[in-house]
Amino acid sequence: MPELPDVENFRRFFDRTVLGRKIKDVNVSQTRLLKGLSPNQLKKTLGGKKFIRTERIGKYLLASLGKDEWLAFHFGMTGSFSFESKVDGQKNDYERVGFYFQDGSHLGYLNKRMLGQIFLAGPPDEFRSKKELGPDALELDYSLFRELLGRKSGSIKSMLMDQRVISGIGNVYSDEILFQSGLHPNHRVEDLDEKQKRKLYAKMRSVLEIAIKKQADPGSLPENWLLRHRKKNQGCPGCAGKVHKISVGGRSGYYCEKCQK
DNA sequence: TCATTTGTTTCATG
DNA sequence: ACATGAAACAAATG
Repeated sequence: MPELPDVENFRRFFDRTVLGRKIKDVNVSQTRLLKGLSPNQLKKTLGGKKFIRTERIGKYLLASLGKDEWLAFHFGMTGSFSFESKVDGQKNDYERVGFYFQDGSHLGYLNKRMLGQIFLAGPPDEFRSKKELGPDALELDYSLFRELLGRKSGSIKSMLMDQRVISGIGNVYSDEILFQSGLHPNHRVEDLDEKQKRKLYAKMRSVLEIAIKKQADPGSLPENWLLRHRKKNQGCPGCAGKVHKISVGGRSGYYCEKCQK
């Protein structure tokens, strides 16, 4: 499920595969994913241009076409990219939008469940304010983090997942961050003391950074992470307790009743 | 058939 | 008015 670490890896993948290649054609097989413009408008806008550089804001990937034109990608829960240096044979069944380059290479935007979005956007700063996104989870420093927490109330898990407060964290990684911080998902933000806030911030950083390094591949993540045991009644990797499941903000959260208070 | 999965949006409640 | 919480929505799976 593409959260910050996944999207950061998509960004790096995009950088090393398609940057600088001239776009020849765009094939949209699922108009639904295109927001605010038609397939023809997209083709017209991109044709003959190149993606110059990328930026990531939270779970969004922005690719610059030069000037103030950017193409924005959101991956929903099943989105990803594929790339082939030359088009041969059949394409992936779940390719919803295909970008074809002059040199014969091809980038596929895949999305099994079609909950993603592709649309044109302005520069990153404008984009951020339009979408009302909070600072990226890896961009903010501790003093800002503390300030943001100070303005909030309610369950800590909901707050971590609120993209208007901090952008980039979703259901899975919020569980992991809370597990490593020893905090119960329903722990109230207003009840956190200074020490807990510091730990939470440190764990937020380290969990996301390590996950990025491991290509956000669950199988490559440390065995002692909750993520590897994120299932009801599994044994907790930190103690003899069991993993519990609860609903927080409409999402299924997993936690260890013993380790997390 | 329907509960479950996700992030985001929308509506209701406090 | 505001913020928090709950429900709805998209699509597909088992």
